[in-house]
Amino acid sequence: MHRWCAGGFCGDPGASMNQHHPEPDEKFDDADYPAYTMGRAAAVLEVTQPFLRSLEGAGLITPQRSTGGHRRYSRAQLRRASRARELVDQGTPVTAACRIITLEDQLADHTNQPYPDTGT
DNA sequence: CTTCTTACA
DNA sequence: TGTAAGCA
Repeated sequence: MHRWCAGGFCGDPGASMNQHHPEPDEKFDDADYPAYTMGRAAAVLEVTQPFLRSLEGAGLITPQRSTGGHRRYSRAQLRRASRARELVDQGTPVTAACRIITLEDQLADHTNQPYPDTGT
């Protein structure tokens, strides 16, 4: 199984089904290449389409747009949406979930990053 | 058939 | 937040 298929998801909506991944020598991250459609993302994440839209409305995720303005969710987007789903499912407002996830992302970057020299 | 937008509950 | 109607 190819890395792109990892997870059991091999439903490339836009890609040709017959043309399976030829040689994954692309430097694209596994999470950035695949673009799921609304129905696929909503089904995989078990969320409603309006929910995914609310996430981008909150600025949490910004799915890429393809043909005719059809949303294309990458696995990175699905990942954020999944986390948002967890938070919102626990009663966290979408607006708060947006901030939390954004902060978590920033914290992950600041994890072992040297503290800024405040000059004290 | 699937997605998109807007509106309503 | 979820569902509905109409449209592309």
